[in-house]
Amino acid sequence: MRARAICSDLDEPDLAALRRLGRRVSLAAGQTVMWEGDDSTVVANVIAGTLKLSTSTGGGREQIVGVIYASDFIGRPFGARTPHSVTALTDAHLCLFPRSAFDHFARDHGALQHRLLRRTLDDLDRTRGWLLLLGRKNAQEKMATFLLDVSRRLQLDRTGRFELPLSRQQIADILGLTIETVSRQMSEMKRLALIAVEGRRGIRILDREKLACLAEGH
Amino acid sequence: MRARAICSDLDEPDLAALRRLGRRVSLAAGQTVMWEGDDSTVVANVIAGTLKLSTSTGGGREQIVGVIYASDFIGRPFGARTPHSVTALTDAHLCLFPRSAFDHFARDHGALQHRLLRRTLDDLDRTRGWLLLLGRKNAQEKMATFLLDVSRRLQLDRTGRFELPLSRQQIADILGLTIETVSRQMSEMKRLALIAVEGRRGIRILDREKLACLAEGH
DNA sequence: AAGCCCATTTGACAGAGGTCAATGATCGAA
DNA sequence: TTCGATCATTGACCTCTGTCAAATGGGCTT
Repeated sequence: MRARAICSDLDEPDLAALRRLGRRVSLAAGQTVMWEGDDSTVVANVIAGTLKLSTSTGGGREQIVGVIYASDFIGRPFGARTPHSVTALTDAHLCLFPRSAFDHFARDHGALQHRLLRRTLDDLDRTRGWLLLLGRKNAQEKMATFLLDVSRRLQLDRTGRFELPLSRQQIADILGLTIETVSRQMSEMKRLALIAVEGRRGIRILDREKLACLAEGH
Repeated sequence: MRARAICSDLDEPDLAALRRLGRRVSLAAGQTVMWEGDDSTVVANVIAGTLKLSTSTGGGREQIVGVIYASDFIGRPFGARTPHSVTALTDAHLCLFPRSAFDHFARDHGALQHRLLRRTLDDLDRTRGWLLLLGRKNAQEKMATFLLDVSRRLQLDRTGRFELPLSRQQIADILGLTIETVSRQMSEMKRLALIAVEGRRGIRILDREKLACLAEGH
């Protein structure tokens, strides 16, 4: 699991030094760690749990701009402001670093900085892919894309079922839709036997092929 | 102008070494430098001109995922695939590097890598901000946000006028709208005396205050 | 097992923005 | 200067998704 983390290339002494900078923090689902616009004072590694990154318009409309899984990195190194809020979707554990200490450490450790760069480049690619979804896909395409994306990121249990880490409203906030539209799309896909819905959060993908077609708009 | 470029922190010998890796390339408006999905074989610094980054759905709908100005960086270092197409919007000059040579150079030069990291973090923040625009803003808010954004990025002439580097269709492809909606929104803003439109590309912002209000949805 | 709360689903309707088509402006080439 | 081609604007209409309201049901407490 540490293999994905940014500290995975550090040797043992450096790793120990980094650990001394950080402290473990537990979060309950719903707790917000950082607020959009605040000073950027801390960064963190996610040990366990799922979190969301979000921004809002003046009028209170929210858009989720990223979903963070275990071994991901959060916060804004080398910057004065936190560009978006970070909120736990499930209970979570973080390894929290003061930003300035982390920044210094990173400057002195090329391997860490390199990891961070690669991760940031990947995030940027993924986020730009999301622009296509928000700007040019319709509700059905969005929903299909989302379900495939989540099923790829989460480990399924042996029966192919997985738990959405998000409520319908949060899915809507990711896809730029309303909760009603999300619900209608899920019902429609259930009706078409593309997915099975088990309880509020359980999903089983029945026809990955067709779902992928819908995601591309065919 | 070099102050914004990623090589701005290199000392003279390193800079000379980097320059030896690259070659100058001229582009005509409309030329595409890299295609979405292709192998990532080159990266480049933009010396002059404006370019777009874009992706498309299977069905041919296009979304512009970034606009690149002079002194920006293009291409995908440390990655096998080009995640989006890069096309010149105006005539442009690049300093083109083979990706593998650039990657090696960057690994050996912490200062360059640091610059690249900072730039990528900024890009990521900007792109995530754009998600809010695409997911949660209406056509009027999108258009107002866009005009303010461009006027901030481009130097205005003494009369406060600036040239859009983009056609109406391209603006639509940035904002996730159709060309007709973009046109209607511009006409409406002209009617409200928020902007003056001079020729196809000329814009003068008459009431920045109110435009900023519209951008926020008030 | 019953009951409650709240997330979710479903329905009816409205409006923003897309689509299609026609008209009008701008710019480069002849 | 004129022409033609392309880009942009405008209008009419329609569809998708948002809005508002009501019904349903999952999952928790008692």
